[in-house]
Amino acid sequence: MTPLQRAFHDVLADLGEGEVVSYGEVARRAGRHGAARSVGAFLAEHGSDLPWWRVVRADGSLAAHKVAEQQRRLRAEGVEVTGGRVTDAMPR
DNA sequence: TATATGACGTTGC
DNA sequence: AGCAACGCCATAT
Repeated sequence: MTPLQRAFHDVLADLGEGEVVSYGEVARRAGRHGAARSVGAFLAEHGSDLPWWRVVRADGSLAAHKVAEQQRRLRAEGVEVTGGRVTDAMPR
């Protein structure tokens, strides 16, 4: 585990129920402003044991892989999702 | 070192 | 609003 991965992990692990953030936001919270793509790369392997469904794109759209799955989980936490986008919680 | 790749972001059309 | 071009960061070859 590189310090960066540890950082990303911590940020993601701190996300609470119904708390939605963007990839860029995660990068910033981890002290790596602009490293949004890296967050995605990280989630690609260690995402299985983290609340990956609480991470969406900057415009609120869901990650283009398991859209249905992610939408299901978000709604289960009370997050409003319409047309593949989060509409109530405004990330950043 | 150099190049290619991708769960992204911003801007311009 | 939707899409294409770039730009960006970290990794894998």
